[in-house]
Amino acid sequence: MATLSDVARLAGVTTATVSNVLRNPGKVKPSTVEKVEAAIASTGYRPNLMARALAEGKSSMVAMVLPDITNPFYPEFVAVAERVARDRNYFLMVCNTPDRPDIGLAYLKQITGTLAGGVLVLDTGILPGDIEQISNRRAPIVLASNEAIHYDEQVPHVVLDLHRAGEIAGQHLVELGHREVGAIVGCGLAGRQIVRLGGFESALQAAGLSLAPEHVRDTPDTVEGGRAAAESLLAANANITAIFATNDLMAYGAAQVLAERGIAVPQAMSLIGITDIHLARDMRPALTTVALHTETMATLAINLLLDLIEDPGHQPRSVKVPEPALVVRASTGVVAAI
Amino acid sequence: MATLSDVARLAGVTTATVSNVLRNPGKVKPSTVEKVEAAIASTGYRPNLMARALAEGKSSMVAMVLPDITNPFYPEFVAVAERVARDRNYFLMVCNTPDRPDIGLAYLKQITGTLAGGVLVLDTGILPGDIEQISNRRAPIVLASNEAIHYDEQVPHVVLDLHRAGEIAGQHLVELGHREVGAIVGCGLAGRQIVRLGGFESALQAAGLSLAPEHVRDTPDTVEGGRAAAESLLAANANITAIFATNDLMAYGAAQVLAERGIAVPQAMSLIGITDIHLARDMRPALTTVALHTETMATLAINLLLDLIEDPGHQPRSVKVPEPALVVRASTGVVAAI
DNA sequence: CTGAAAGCGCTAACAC
DNA sequence: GTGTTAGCGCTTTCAG
Repeated sequence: MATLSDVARLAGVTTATVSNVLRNPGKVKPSTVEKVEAAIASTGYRPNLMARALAEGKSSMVAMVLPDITNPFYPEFVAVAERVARDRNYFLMVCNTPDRPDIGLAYLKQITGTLAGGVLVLDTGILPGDIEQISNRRAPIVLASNEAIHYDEQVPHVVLDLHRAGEIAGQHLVELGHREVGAIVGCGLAGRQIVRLGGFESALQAAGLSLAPEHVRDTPDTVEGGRAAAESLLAANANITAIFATNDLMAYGAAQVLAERGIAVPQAMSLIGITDIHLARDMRPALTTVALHTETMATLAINLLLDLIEDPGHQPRSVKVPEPALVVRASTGVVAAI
Repeated sequence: MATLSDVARLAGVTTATVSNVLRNPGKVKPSTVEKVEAAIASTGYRPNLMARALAEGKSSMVAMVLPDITNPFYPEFVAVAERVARDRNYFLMVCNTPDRPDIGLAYLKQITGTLAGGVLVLDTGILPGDIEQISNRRAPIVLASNEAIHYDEQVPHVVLDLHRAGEIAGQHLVELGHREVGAIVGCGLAGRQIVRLGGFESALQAAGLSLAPEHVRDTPDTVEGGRAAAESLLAANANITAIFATNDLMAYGAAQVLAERGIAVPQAMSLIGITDIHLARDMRPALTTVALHTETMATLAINLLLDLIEDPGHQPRSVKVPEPALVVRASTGVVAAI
């Protein structure tokens, strides 16, 4: 592949000049610009981004590490993050860390500041302690959506009120008159989605209700997990009138079980999730859920990361996602008259 | 961040020695290995992968460009490609090229050989002509799943018999006794999924049937697209007994329309897709489909790319995915007696 | 306005 | 075994 000096030689100038026409046009006389551009065209020259990054001391690439790209939440996040990053002239590389936090950590150690100028870490079960050790001024790490972890203000992160999300779901069911409800709690790499459940329970308690332990199921954060949990819930509790899942994917699995058993949604059973992935809108009956504002979150997160890259002293070091919002669709209804 | 020479200074050796303990252990005396390792540990040194790539003349990163990460086929592909790449000590960066082939091409031009040692291109509507111009010996490009394009043997690619996939779907419906069927044809970046449709039609023809133009709908390759097409099909053709969609995502959309209208699947209407994404297995009724062997395809594709990177002369330059296979689930059945 | 020269962090001969 | 040296391809002062 043609290099800068190939181009320079062909144009009869030095590499410094070629570099200038590429990066500081205007500093070079139009006539030589022409010559250089001709040389570039004829050689098919493309700058070596690694060499540039080395010389400049900064990379045009940012990375994102996430636990499971087949969980639709992440692709939706990635799609917008990529667009925002591209608008700001960065490449986005996404790293999937199937199941194991140690892989995520290994990735992080290898690429932070060496391949990527910054990294956005989602839900990978990596602890702030490890993060701080790896991060450094010019290669920041931003954490997002990692609910089980308590951040201090040092580590840059995106604040998302997952407790409130659970609470909103709970309030909605309470308002519809539900008294006996089941809960499906996801357990992924990020740990048990306990904060969401906590919010949900607090809404019930505020209404003088409570969530019995036998109405709760822990399960993997997948469609299959949701299905298994719903089956177990149904088998053990004949009297529940609503099911809350800590995310939409599991709610989707639960919906299938209900459909298979001929349990009408929402007439005989209400169903509510959290997140508002595309699938929630697409499924039938469409899923009532609590929107986490994925697009906004992704935009804020990636912008924070890029701000931090471009200005290590950037303040504030954390950013807040708007409060979760109830999206009422077809899967919830008033509890049937007894 | 600590550099090689920081470590060397601290250990009282030169950078060459440090480099050796990192890459050619055994060439260095155990006692100095210890000193160096102590220095590495105390500085928290991590090699700069860009500098290494520059010096070695090759990158440990490969890229994958794809048109729509929110289409679940791609995440499923990515997940396995990433794992295989990691096993071979490469990082995988994925680039999403939302809708526009020009973005895909721009990505490709920028990263091929400069950030990524090789690129896997899926369905992005980029033409082999452009590819050849960009590719070069040390940074190969592998094309996969780009059905509308005719490859010559020069450009490395993955061969997938999409015509056969359509044919298998058609044969299945024919065998079940369907005579009047509708077809939903996806139109994404890769162009109209015409090859699949062609296979489907040839199966009908072999049975003495034909697919009337008014039974065919072109639509975007999404859930929403599938839904719109199904509605249109149903509105215009009261007598069809089966619907074929050129991929599962659209079949999923069609299934929702059928459910909403109370059209029983498969009793009143059979439904078949192509690909076998997870959703096909997860939806209810579970979708009969023609498996494209995504995992195998991804494995073959990424391995071909890495082989080509490690040996530019590697033969063969293309690789064949096993024939598509019918997966019978719950969405197809014998045509109802009249 | 353009050239010369140093250096980003690392690897890889090749000496010693 | 370990050090010396020369680059990888680019950017960036600083002279001219």
